[in-house]
Amino acid sequence: MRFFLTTAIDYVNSRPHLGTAYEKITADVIARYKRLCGLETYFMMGNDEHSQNVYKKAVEQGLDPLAYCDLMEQEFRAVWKELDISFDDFIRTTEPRHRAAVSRLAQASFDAGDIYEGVYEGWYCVSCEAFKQEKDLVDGKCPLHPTLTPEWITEKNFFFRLSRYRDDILRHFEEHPEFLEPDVRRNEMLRLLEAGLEDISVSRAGQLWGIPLPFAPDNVVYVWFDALINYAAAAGYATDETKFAKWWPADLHIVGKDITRFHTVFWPAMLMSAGLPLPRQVFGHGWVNYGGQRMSKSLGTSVDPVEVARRFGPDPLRLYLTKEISYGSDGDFTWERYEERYNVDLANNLGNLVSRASAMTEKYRGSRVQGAGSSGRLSQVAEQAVRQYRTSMESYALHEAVAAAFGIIDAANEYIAETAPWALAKDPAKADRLSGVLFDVIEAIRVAAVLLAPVIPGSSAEILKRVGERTPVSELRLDRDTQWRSDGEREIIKGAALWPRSDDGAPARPKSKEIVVEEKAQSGAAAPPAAPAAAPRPAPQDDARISIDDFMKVELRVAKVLEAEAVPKSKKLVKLKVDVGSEHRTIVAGIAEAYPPDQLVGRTIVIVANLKPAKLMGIESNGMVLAASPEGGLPNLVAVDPSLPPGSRVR
RNA sequence: CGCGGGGUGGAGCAGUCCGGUAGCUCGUUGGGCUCAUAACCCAAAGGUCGGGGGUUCAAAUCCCCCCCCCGCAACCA
Repeated sequence: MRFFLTTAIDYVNSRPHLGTAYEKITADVIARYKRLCGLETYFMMGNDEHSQNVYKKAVEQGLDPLAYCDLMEQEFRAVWKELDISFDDFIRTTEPRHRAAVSRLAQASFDAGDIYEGVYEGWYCVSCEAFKQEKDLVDGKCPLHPTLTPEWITEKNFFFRLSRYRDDILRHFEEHPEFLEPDVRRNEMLRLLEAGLEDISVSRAGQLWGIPLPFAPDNVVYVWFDALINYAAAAGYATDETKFAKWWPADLHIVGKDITRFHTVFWPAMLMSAGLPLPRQVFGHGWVNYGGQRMSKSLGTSVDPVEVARRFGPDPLRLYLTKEISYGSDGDFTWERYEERYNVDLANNLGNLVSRASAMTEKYRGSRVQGAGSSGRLSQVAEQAVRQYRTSMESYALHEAVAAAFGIIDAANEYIAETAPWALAKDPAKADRLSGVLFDVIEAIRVAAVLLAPVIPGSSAEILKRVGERTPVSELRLDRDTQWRSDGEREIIKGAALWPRSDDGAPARPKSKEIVVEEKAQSGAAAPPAAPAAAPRPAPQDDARISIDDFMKVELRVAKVLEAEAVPKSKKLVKLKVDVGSEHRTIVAGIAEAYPPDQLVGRTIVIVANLKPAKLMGIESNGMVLAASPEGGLPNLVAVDPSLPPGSRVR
């Protein structure tokens, strides 16, 4: 029996964050579980390198793209190592085996008549060297280059006949309800499929960074088409037919919920076109938020997994992510909660249980304990937990599986209180009973550690060593080693606390990462200076102060609203035509919820006049309207005396 | 009617597909124990499962309507 599972390959634009790590960790838990079940397991991941962004990033840093990718590979591998990810293979899309596979699959699809030459028509901005969507144009001009007139050009381009596979894919979903998990994802995709599919472009002309189409080498395979093929490439497609025959199709693709459509619609269509079997299952996991907010570098809500792993080691993080988040749904990470779970699950429960069990065995039995032949209720608890663990794991309810394992730990703690070994130790007549109790507790720990091995591999190994289990973790087998044992002798090793409690005063968590989400400085802070005679306000914090020169860079001016109209399909935006004295200009402002357009006309407002233009909902905005925005409230326009002539400088 | 997710004791969540005593963790209160990492164990208080209607012997769970939050989508420049 074999099991082939993959994670998504990662863009190498930036280092992995906690969300990326989440995917790898949960996939690793599954991979280790499958190995524990005795399956020959092939767990692969990798990097996605043929993206224009990667190319740009490399050029920015003055690096050859490939050299840049080499560096990123080292970065990624270092992170995965730190998190104890046990991948068997790591593929890069620039590798020959991947290029060969892409070439082969593209050719096969072409031969099947599924890739055809079409024309891609659109407005082309020469300066941007890119097509612009109609909706992105401002008055028919490229917003970035308003002086140039975009050209309507038609470029030859290759398309994949995705539309042709809609019915087949729909049928596949129906015949294989397990194809996409969890159900929410499945329903979403079904709706998408019902809406119909359009052919999609799979090539880019005139680019160098990518894999040439075998039948039209001037074109490069578009990244998403390129990237998906990595799974087949790693399995040996086009380079190692024996390997491919053994491992394809993949048993499980683990991907983020945002890219399920690529994996359950596009990818199957590509495989069908090339005459290859489809992966058996795709699991679309959720996001890990940080303090309830989407992780984002710019918002300062990004978390470095290595930083987290270094706090208590990789295992507590692995446990947190699998136990505290129901697999498939979104979850949340905060340092507070992380620390709490560490203390409760690991320090107080599991760790402390190991300590008390080994301490008692040492004290009362010289660290050696004999099985008494029969078992108390713990054996039933364990047996039940193992069953639950299995079914949960098989359906990838990782959180449930881990909870089942912890059920044994709880029961063992209860059992100790119930049987009070310290009392038994005082009565020589109860020596056998004491041995039995100790042996059972140790056995409970052993079984729990086996179940937890996929989640906290390093810690499980240590625990097993302490309770006298000789089998190395890599050779453990779920069916054999979770059987309750009631006989034999066990030698216990007493060691230091596995997870010392982290008390409030203890090692501070990394400082820069408070959840504060740096109070949105820009808009609000700019408002106060509007009142000319206002007394200078004391700056609250030294480090936030700017010089007068800095402030003078901001050109605030009085403007009069000439026209105002709601931006279609927009909740918050209004398009304003304002008079700034020297000229009339268009500004888009996010104040529609507070001010209906007709109430804006004629108002005298204050704007930032020297802001770089930006495009919002396809409209170019040349400036920013000042408004005070209370936390969670509607914006309130900064007002000046209406008699002031438009264009007056505000300072 | 843009798409999607969510609303369950004070907090954070599971349970919803396959209706049947509402569960877990933290917190609170009281008690127990002393083997242990001031950890562990027991008990108690605390819930109209967002609201309304329907189906049913029975609804957190199935159906319909509504309200509120949060993502995403070209939306605070």
